[in-house]
Amino acid sequence: MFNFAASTPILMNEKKEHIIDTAMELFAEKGFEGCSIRDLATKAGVNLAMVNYYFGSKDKLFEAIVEHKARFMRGRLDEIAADSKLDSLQKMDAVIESYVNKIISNPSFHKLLYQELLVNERNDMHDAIIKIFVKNTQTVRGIIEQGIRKKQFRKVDPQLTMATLMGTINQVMLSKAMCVMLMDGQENFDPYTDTNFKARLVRHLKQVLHSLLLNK
Amino acid sequence: MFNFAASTPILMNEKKEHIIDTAMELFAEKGFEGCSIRDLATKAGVNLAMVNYYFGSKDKLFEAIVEHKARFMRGRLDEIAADSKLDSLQKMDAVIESYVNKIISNPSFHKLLYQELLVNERNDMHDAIIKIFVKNTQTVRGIIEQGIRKKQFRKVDPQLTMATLMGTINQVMLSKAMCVMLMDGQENFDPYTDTNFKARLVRHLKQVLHSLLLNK
DNA sequence: TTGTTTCAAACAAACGTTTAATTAATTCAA
DNA sequence: TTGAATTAATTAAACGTTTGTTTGAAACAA
Repeated sequence: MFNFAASTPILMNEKKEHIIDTAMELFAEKGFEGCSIRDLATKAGVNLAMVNYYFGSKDKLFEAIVEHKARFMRGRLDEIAADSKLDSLQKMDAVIESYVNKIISNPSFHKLLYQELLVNERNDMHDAIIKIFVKNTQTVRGIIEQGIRKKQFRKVDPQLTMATLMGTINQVMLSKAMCVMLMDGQENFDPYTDTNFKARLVRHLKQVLHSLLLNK
Repeated sequence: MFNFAASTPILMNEKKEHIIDTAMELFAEKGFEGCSIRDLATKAGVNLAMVNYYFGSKDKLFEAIVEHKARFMRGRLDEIAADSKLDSLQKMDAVIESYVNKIISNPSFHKLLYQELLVNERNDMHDAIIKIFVKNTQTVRGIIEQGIRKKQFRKVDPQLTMATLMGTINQVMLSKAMCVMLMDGQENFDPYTDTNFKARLVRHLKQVLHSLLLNK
């Protein structure tokens, strides 16, 4: 079982990274099984054999994507939880902004993770991804329980509160087409780049969590 | 483009239904592209050629699943919205219970819909599924806006409030393994049948939406 | 030289689908 | 009710593609 949370840095040439980036977007859009190595090679403008030459197999390419991209997404939540200058509510606000930023700036990677969570092939990968989510949930749970102990927060369900936070973001970010239709369906509206949308999402999440958490 | 919301009743023999049921569970677990017709035929105990004999193709089998299962999931939200005996908050509570029941009692079908939402092959199906979600969102949006007009509810973001409702449920229901780990990770805990878990989810959602919606 | 990268070609396996033959079920005049 | 005629259901085998992967030679770099 591999563990990309503790992976060591890997030197990666431009071509390898280009394949990883192209593969991530293609897998996110069409699904892992729905995209062939030939599709990928064509789209990336490299020879078919290069994928196996660099990564060994299609499965290992998937692992390489997650390993490579996950290193940009670590640590932030722990910093927030450990910051003694912030009270519990400020920490939760920071968590909200951190999450929204992370997901909005890496929509493809995020879709990829959720595809893997939804389907249950490749058990190692499935478990590894679950571990990330569980770890983040426990961090946020710690923040919420601290707030409850200090009587700043009401007694809520910490795990389901985290589910509400992540779930709300996912609901609008996992399908761009649905997001556009939900959000008044204006033409050429791109939720991933529209700054108004991002602000709207953060505002809503803060409203939800403030009203849920705060003692009147 | 097909439209299963207005489909006419179709007689279906036992064997056809058995294939549909088996396929739904297999597709939900392994993904549509991740499950071959041979896998399906073996699991369902029928000859390989029967799938194409009954449904024409693998794609049409997928459509048949959605057509067949969607007819059990219609109408309830509209009934709630139109019920003049309920005030806005009571309607929202009814929506919560209806949603939780629906998803908990059809987890495979629900996973299938979200897989299709996440990946973007088979455009007709993608659009058709989005239409279901959009329609439901508009119904709930109507309830929320009615509550706001009657000053029972605060001014909230109706679409994102719906995203919070659906997203929270999805977050715990889309991956059983993650749900188990989030929810204290007790052995042999099955979120789909555990009545305590269902009650816990409904309680949390009511707490979230009451505190968000109600004017102090 | 030596080792690395690139490529067209080929590989076997798996895929969705079709075929053609066989069996089961239904129809219907006698 | 019977029994031939017709339709429906079932099967093993094969079809042509596409799949992930490997090969071996060529091009490039050190």
